[in-house]
Amino acid sequence: MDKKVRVRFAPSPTGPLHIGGLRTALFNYLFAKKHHGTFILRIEDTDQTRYVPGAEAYIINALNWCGIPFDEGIGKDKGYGPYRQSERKEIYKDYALQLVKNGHAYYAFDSAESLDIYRAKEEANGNTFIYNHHNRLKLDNSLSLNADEVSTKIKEGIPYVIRFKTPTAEPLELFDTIRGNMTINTNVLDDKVLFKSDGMPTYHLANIVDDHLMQITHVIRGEEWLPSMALHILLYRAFNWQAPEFSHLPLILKPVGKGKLSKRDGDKMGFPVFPLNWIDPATNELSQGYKEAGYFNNALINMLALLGWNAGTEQELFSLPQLIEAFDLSRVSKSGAKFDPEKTKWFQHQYMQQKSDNELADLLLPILNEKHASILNDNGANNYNAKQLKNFSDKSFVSKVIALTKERATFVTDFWDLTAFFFVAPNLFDEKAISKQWKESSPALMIELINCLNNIADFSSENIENQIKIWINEKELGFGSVMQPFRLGLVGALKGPHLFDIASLIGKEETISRLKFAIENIQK
RNA sequence: GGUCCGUUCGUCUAGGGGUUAGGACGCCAGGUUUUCAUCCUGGUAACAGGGGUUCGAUUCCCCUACGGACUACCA
Repeated sequence: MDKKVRVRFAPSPTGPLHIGGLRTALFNYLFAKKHHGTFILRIEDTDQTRYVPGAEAYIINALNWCGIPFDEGIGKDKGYGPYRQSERKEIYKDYALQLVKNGHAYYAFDSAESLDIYRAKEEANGNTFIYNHHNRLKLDNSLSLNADEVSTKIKEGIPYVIRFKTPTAEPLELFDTIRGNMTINTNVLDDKVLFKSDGMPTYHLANIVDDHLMQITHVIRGEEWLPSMALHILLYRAFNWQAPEFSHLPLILKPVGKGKLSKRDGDKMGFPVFPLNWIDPATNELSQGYKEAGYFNNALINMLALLGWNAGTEQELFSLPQLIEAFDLSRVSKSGAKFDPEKTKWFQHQYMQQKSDNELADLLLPILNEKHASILNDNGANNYNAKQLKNFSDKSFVSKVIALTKERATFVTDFWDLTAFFFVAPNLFDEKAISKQWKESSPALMIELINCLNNIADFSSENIENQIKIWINEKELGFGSVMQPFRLGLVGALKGPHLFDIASLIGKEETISRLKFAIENIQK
């Protein structure tokens, strides 16, 4: 690659960025970084009627949270700005007029209403209405009118658009990095509007002009743009500009059923489709984001990278630098991929395991604080004895708890259910567990256990285990008949990590106190 | 309807003229464990159909079916 790589992500600020758009941004980012190029964010806001306040800020925040910030764009002007098309409005008309002048475009005065009527008429006959070579001379434009009529109409202020004059009957060769060569006959293309009567360019014009002016070398975008590629190539040719290389990414589809992934699928199946929370300014409706649902940004990115791309190896876990290193557009798949929320959770679980106990403790401490406060405010209305709250803000204790339970957690918010008994003694005991494991003999056995525990000086997990086992062997007791009621007494249910680890961590005094409470309070 | 793109286990995918068609998620079973989970091991399961080309096709070509996108003075 001789030219310095410059790619752009060019969303329209019509709402929150969803994971399809995010993946397009990611692939642009990866490609840019791989080739030591520049990743540009350009906002395509030429349609004022669809502008949604907050959407632009959302897009920027989302890219930042994901760890794929743009190098150049709004607030990072590197000499190619402005980066909002609405602020580049003045640029486009000259280019449109240039095309009119050299015969590649023409003025059209047909009103939207009159075109609707033509369209309806043709469709009623089973035909498709196309504004192009076969009928453009019969319509109201500068090709069918003489020069005087045209200038009069313009002087009178009659609204007009500028349309592209598609070449007739030419087999056009198109090349896409992902799909290879395609041929299209220009006769099936229509004379697209390039410049709207409101003084704004359409996507097609603005996109080509800006990509050229911003010296974009590679266009990486969604497959929905594939049908427009012919027009775009034709436009580059009409301007006598060199076209960038095109790559059209496959779409992300619904997990079940047919069609493109939409916000509704997420609502229905209970998974986010947006990276961050979004509150619709019109309805005040909240859509949950991956961040707020508890996903780590690198888990989301890793999952997205492997949706439609793979390294050709069996590796599935990639850090961002590894993704950059391995990324290759030629390994992007051609077909759409159904989104799999379960696989996303699996990635999250993997990244949870990679986090250190200390990092996780920092994330868990605020949640523990909240739990602490809510238990205090809610005394008696829950399973916990508010008088026995311990270690809620002791980071080193919390880290140890996490070390024992991390492997079973997917989200940081899973930890409370997994670990509550480390911080507070059980007040109630699981009914099923009682009926199954709390035998007639259990209270007496637990009293003996307490005596045994009392004699253990070194309360390390290993030593407790050794001592208890010796005692059990001497007395010829069943291991389960001791351990199950023991667990029930400490945890309140038959769950949790290695029991001696729990006992050691909460300490001798607490362990014994919980057993005493269980003996007094468990009734069959 | 028209145009274009696509089609390997339920899902994401590897592979690519001769393979026991590989991996991952999910699911199922076994193992480990004092419990629940995790974990480990194993299992289930795919080349859309029909024609060619070829000694040989899942792989190349054509057709059909199915899926998708586009078909606005939206992007």
